[in-house]
Amino acid sequence: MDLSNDEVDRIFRALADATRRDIVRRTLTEEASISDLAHRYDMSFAAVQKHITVLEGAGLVTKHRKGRERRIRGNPEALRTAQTLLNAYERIWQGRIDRLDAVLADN
Amino acid sequence: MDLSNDEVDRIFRALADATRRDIVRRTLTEEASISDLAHRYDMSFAAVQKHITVLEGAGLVTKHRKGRERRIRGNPEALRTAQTLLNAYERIWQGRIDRLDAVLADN
DNA sequence: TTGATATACAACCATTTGGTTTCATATTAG
DNA sequence: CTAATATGAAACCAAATGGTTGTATATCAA
Repeated sequence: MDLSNDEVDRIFRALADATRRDIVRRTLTEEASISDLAHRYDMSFAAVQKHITVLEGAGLVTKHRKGRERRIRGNPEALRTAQTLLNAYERIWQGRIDRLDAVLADN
Repeated sequence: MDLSNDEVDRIFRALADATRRDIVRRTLTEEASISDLAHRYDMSFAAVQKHITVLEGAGLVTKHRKGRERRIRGNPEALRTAQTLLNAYERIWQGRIDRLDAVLADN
C-alpha cells in the first residue's frame, strides 16, 4: 500500500462532502457521464465537474473517454485504502500495533 | 448508528489532515494534555488547540478536565463510524446493497 | 453542414481553513 | 502571595474550497 500523507489527506478530504460521496456511491455500481451526474444535483454542471476532479485526484473515481462523453467509474481500490487506514487505527486502539508504518510511507 | 451528512462530513474532514490523524493516533493509546501534544508539532499552541477543536467537533477525541489541564482522549467510536460507512460503500460495490439507509439518517 | 450536446477551462467571488499573535483567566507550585 | 503554567479566545491573514458565469472546443445527429 505505502501511502503518503498527502494521498491520505486527499482521500479523506474527497469523502468529506455529501455530493462527492453520492457520486462515488452511484458510480460504484454503474458508470455515468458527467452530464448524467450533473442532472442529479442542484448545482451547475461546472460545480459537479469540479467535484469529480477532486474525486479523481483522490483516486476515488476514474474517467475514460467514450465518444464525446467522459464516463466516470467509482474506484473501490481507493475506498479500500481508506478502510485499511481506519483498520490500522482500530488495531492501535486495541493495542495490537503502535505504529502505522505498515500503511504509511515515510514521506 | 443513524448519521446526518454533516456528521459524516465532519468526521472525514477531521481525518483529512496529518497532524490531526497523528493526534488521534497518539491519544488512542494514551491520553495527553493539550500542551503535551503542542510540544510535538512544529506549530503554535493555538494551532494545535484548533486542531483538537476540529477533532472534538467530529467526535474523534474527547476532552476532560484534570486540574488545570484538559486531557485529550481518542474516541474509537467515531473511528468505527467511519469504518462502518466505508464498509457500506464496499457492500454497494459488491452489489450486496444498493442504498446507505442502514447507516445514514434522512436529514 | 449545421445545430445541439458534452466537456474543458478561466475568471471571479464569498466563505472556510489553518495558521499566526496577543490578551485574559484559571490553577498549581514555592 | 506570587510566579509560572495551561488553557481559552479574539483579531487578523493568506490560501484553499465550493460555488457561479462565460467562453471555447469537440463530437454527434439530422
